[in-house]
Amino acid sequence: MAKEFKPKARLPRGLADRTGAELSATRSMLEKIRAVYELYGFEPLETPAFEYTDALGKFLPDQDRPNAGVFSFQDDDEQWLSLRYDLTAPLARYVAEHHDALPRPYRSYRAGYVYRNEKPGPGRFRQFMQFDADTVGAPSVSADAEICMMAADTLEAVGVPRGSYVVKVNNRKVLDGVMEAIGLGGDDNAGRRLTVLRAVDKFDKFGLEGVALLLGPGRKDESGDFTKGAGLDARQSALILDMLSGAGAFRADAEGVSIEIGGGDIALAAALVSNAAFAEGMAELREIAALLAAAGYQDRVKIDPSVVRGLEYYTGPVYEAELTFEIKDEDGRPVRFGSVAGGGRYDGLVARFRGEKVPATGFSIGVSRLLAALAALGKLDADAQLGPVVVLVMDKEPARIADYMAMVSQLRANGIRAEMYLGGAGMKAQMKYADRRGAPAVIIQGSNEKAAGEVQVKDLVEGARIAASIADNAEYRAARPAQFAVKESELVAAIRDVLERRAAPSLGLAD
RNA sequence: GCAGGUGUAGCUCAGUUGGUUAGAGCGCCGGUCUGUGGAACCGGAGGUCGGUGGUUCGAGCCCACCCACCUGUACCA
Repeated sequence: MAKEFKPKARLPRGLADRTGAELSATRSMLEKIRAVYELYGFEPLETPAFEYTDALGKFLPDQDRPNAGVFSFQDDDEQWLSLRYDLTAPLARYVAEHHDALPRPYRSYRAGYVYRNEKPGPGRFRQFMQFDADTVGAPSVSADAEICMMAADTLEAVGVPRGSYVVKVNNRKVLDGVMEAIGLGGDDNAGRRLTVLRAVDKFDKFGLEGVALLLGPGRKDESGDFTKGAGLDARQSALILDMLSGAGAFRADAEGVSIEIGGGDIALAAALVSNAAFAEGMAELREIAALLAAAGYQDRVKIDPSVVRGLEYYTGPVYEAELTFEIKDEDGRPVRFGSVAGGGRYDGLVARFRGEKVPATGFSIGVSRLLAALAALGKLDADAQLGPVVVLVMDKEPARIADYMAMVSQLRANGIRAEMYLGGAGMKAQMKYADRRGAPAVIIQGSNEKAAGEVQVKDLVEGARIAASIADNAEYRAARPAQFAVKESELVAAIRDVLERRAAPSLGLAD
């Protein structure tokens, strides 16, 4: 006889089940973000969770497993489909498909789960929620500036105080110009450019020394593992490091964006100043900085030359929002969460589908990560939701069950969450059940009470408080703390009294 | 992927130079208390010691391979 197959009850890594308090916190956060986006004039759009793989910008070589990073599978007709890994690529598909019917600029927002086939970690999941807003068809950097302001407003709306976050802005054109100035232009150097950009992106993680190692020979991590560097010489590294530290040839902040020639290598600085991409990028950054300052956002949104963002589809300004306070895990160790929102200009994404160029810019809030960060910080109210009133079953005759159900119906008709105990256990277990459910009260009606036309109402919260001062069990039982009899006709009013004393704890984000 | 670390009950962990039936605390279920969530006392359930193979008279402990998880790092459109 074959052994019975018993599957192990388990969840794939990087995925999570979500329950009561977390769900209501998520709902509350989504609602707050939505309100800000609506206020800015964006309209909702929802797209499905998976798309044709090529529509997402993935190309499938002849292999069973398409590009790592996405979850893919084949349809009946053998076409490849992929779970969306962000909400931007599907938007580009939608805009391209309905281009002529949409108002331009087209301003839309959407929330949903996205999927990445990557190694999970703290604040990193394989299914997580993003909340995007995008402006498609607006070439001017005003659209970028607006997005940055909205990012700041949104973070404050979900409970991140001003000063506890920063929105950083950079421009891919500036980075491109720097690459060309240090001689890394052209297709031949694409690989090294990538390595340099990745090194720059690590600035807030490893600091100036770490980036210097990655630009040069390479860097060893704590475990002794070695990461190969970009192999730049000292002059090349110096220009980039000066740019990052703001100390030398390059200077960029909210008050202005400027270059000081003479701080570093004069020849390189001159090459940089005469570079077209650099000049264009700098001009755009200056304009963004001016717009932000005029609107009073200069302290919340900063120009920061270390921001790189995604390496492929961004073509101009890029932004990234970070929380500036330290987050600790359960063991008290600091956790690096990464950015909680990010975005940028992607003028080429829609053009993939249509010949013509369609300028677009947008950003995405990592709802799951932001929620995890706020939870780790204790900014989420962790109180369990107040449960339903539980009607205990003292007697299992059908007639009495009907009585209990009638009581439940009456409470529900009056807008009070209520249920009859549906298990098979005795009274003690029923009390435990009510306790575990977070019930504010239970209703007890045995034959004695029934005969008297009464019900017993027990206030569980008050009862627990009183019980703490009773040590002897016999006394505890005799006292029946916070329990009282009411006429059947007064049941609803009595329960209302109990609930009023127990104002439901808020479930959203704490102030 | 790479480097390092850790795997014993639901959770946190003990387990002697390899030696009878693998333990504790907490949690869970029940009893004391025949109708009351707490506390106390008493009792109970719960383990293929991550898996497979090997060494040995004998393996939770030693060896090999595999798996999972943790930390760092890489990648992250």
